[in-house]
Amino acid sequence: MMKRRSPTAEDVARLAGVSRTTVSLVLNGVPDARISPETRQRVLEAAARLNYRPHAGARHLVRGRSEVIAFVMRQTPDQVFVDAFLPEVLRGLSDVLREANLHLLLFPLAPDHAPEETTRLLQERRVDGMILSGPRFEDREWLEHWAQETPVVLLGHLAGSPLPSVDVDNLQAAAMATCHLLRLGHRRIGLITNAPLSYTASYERWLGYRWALEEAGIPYDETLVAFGAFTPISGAAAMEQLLRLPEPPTAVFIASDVVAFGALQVIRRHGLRVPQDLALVGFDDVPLSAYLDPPLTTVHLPAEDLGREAGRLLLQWIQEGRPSTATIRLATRLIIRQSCGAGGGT
Amino acid sequence: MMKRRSPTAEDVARLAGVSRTTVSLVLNGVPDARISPETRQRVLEAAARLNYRPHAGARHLVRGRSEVIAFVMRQTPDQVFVDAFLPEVLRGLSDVLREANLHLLLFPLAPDHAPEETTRLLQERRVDGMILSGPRFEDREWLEHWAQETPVVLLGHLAGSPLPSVDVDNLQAAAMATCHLLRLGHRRIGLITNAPLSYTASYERWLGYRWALEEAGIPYDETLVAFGAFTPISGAAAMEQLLRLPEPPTAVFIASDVVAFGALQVIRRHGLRVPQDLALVGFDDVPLSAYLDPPLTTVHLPAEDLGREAGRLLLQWIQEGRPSTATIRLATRLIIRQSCGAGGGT
DNA sequence: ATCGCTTGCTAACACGTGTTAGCATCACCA
DNA sequence: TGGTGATGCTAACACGTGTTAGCAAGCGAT
Repeated sequence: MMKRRSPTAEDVARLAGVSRTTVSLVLNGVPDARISPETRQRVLEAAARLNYRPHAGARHLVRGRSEVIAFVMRQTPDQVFVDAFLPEVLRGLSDVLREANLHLLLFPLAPDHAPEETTRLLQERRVDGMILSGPRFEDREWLEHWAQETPVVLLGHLAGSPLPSVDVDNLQAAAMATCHLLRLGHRRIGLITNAPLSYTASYERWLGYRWALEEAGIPYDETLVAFGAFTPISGAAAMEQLLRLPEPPTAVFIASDVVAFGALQVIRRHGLRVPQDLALVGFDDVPLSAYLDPPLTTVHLPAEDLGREAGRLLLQWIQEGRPSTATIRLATRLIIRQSCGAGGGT
Repeated sequence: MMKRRSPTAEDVARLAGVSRTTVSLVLNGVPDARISPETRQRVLEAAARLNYRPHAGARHLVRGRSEVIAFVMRQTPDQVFVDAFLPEVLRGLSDVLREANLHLLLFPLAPDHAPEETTRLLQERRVDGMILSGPRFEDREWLEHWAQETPVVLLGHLAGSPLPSVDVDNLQAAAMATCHLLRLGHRRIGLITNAPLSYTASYERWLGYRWALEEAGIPYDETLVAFGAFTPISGAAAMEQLLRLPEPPTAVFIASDVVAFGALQVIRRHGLRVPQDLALVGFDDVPLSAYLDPPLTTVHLPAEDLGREAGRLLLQWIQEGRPSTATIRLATRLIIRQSCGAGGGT
């Protein structure tokens, strides 16, 4: 099994009886190159016969483009949640990249923050751009610094950052969910957050909840708000807290499906029925929440679209220059199932 | 905002007052290079001051290694299932790669098979190796061809392929699950497959089920076997079929949690209780199956380990040459919750 | 003083490609 | 015949790095 090296443009040139320059001109389809039809044909045939492909490294070196972009993921405490959407986001993103002939480098950040690790990608010019998923406040500094040399798009929200970003319209979504419960006649509606309010998404959903209540003329009651933190266990604790109230809510908006799973267990343990005794609306539309008992009414998070839009934004920056601070807020849909009492069954 | 080019080794050399060769020798720590301590120090300082990193493309070109490996995913009909484990697999894999200073290129194959797309990665020498997840029979040809020039590791099983591969020991796992139900006193145990038997994993789990029954001296009853196909809906249909039997099973081993979700819905609709009326054991330990009602007893699929082992195998091939047909079969654990009747509650 | 050996460094080549400047050849027109 | 332009192709440089061969200086031994 001889270890033969792969064919180069030189080999193609030799086989076609022309110079390497001609090969390059033909294969790259240089517009104002004067090549006779016969020569062009000979080159194409030779290239096809040898199964020639230009060496990615050489191309990268001379063109200054690696044709690769990075998807950088912050590891959040909230791994289960992030995980549920990663595949969808990646699917949307890679669809866009495929069309542009770009490749996708996946770069999970170590939990112990290491900004240096990320900047290495950029300094080595290994990627032409990057999407940062789940940016943190402490990222702002180096992010701004590098964005002057390399395209960066944020997936998620970073307060006050001029970088282009894609995120869900959390406020609108939370308001929509709460309104749905109001419309069903509930007046005493609880909230279980998906995370501490220091997380932007959590804060915005809280705001949406408040806004909807206010709009309906219902005073904000602090005791009806319990704080979840990513996990089902936290949801269980939060729900316990709400059920212990002298006058418990008749409906709860839980700003995360995963947190809702824990809450649902507690509700069952208390012998309560959903939605008859307690109506629920979740958030995220995690792939399996349709198969809970009862199927969970929830806000669908358009993960695939998030990936796609982030890709589009990055592509635009790479190809046409930095866009003037584009911020895309994707709308959500309310998926009505049976946990809210408006659905088809029981 | 001047677009200044990033510093090169030449710049470092100039600043340190040495030749570019010396810079290279120092920074790469060439073992038998004779460099005086003072010079070494000057070079290191200059490099640090300029924040110098070697250009990935240039390195790739001259060294013949891109320091990137590809994770190629076949898009299966079974997307929900695959998605549930992708993040874990990637986490295990990238942990291994990080230690070896390799990067991860994610390459989802378009559903309409395009072997050419994959080989392009290799022909362009864009990656030093590749992990193919979910290999199909039709991949055998080009796979064997390319494996002579580039390291390839399979994640999943490909009948009769000499390539190193990592997979779960499905037979042992299914036997373990079935044995558990036998030990609980069940004699009439049904099976709902995760896919048609033409899928290796499905076939092996079926074999494990049969083996356990045989070992217990229970004749194989064809009518107790129903075929699921990836989705909850298929699980619902399969369960309907079993419940319509004149003498339905008292326990069912469902070879996929996701399929089990649908089955569980049907069981509820029939007014049956789990595990009292019907005991269940699932397969995969999908992240959220602990939060079903009742929590699902299931076989834990060590996704993170799968990724890690595949990475190790690939690394070994890249660094020490092709291993002599290593096939790693990872063991599984039975996670006993409450759907089988052996758990703590009810 | 000359040889040989070690130490510390550098010149020069190779990697495979994209691209610019320029060289022949030929046709056409004056 | 000599000039002008287009046509078809190629030589040569650049990209930034790793690496081999080799050069100069110093030093001890013969």
